[in-house]
Amino acid sequence: MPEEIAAGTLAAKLNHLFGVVRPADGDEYTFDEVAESIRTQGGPTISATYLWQLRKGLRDNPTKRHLEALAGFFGVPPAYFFDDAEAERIDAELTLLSAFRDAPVRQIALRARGLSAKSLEAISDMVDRVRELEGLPEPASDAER
Amino acid sequence: MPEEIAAGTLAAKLNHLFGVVRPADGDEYTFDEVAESIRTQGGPTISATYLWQLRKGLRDNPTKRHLEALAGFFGVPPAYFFDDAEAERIDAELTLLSAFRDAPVRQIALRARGLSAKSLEAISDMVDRVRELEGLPEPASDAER
DNA sequence: CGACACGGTCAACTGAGGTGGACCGGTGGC
DNA sequence: GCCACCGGTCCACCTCAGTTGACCGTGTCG
Repeated sequence: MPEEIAAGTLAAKLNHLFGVVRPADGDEYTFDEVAESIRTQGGPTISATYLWQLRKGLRDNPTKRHLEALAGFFGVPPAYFFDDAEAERIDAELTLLSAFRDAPVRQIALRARGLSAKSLEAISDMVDRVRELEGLPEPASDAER
Repeated sequence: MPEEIAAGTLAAKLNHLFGVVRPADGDEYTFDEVAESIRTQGGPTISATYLWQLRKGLRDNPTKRHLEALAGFFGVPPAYFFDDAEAERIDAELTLLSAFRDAPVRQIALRARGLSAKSLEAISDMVDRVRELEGLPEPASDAER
């Protein structure tokens, strides 16, 4: 049993890509082929050895341009190589925000920004009171972090 | 007129982020603050000087870890620095995001959701009044470049 | 069986990515 | 005025991302 490659690492992802995207004749791309192909397609130079290092996990932390090239070659978005948990967390946050598209709510949020803690508290209380008055349930808790 | 920063470059994006996501007191983050914040939040070390170089465009092509750290700090997915389409989508929501970053503000927004138009209007007015009282300027209008 | 080709592995080197620290203009307090 | 501090700019240096070139196993053609 040779080296373990921890799941979620860049090495694991690259490894998976090599296994999944293959040339017509069914066998995995060779490091030289990938390097060559990337260079001829206008990408930056990348050595076969380096590809090997990345796949084995001996090197993680490539530069932006190399990530772009790799993503381009395998046909995945560059985001593929980044941490899944964090990426998903942020995505969730962003979609949550789009739920607040609602112009009036946005208006309030934007303008509340920068107010003193005391004022914010007061406004928050007020919002809660109105909520009660209008018979709305407790909102989904902010549950975060 | 100093250096031009071509649109779509990493420098331009970083520059934009600095302008849009700001601390509570309205002024842009300083390079030291960003560097410090990233380090204390478990990120890799990143020097203030380097941040400056990236923003000015003297260096593009940072490593994966540094991209992760930057994206994490500004609250955008790492893809923001790659794909332009993605970047635009995110940009639309960035001002909102930075508002919601502030926990109390987010609290208010979350709870304001679903209130009647009338109530929202009332609250909005109230926020504006408080803003005046605290001597804050008109916030950047909702639609921003 | 040699000889050659191909592709993964390794180690040493190069240079770009990244840092530390000095310089400098602005600003606020004494 | 003068000094201390803060934040952007610059430059010399160092580390590590990325390359080079050799070694080694395997297969195949004469």
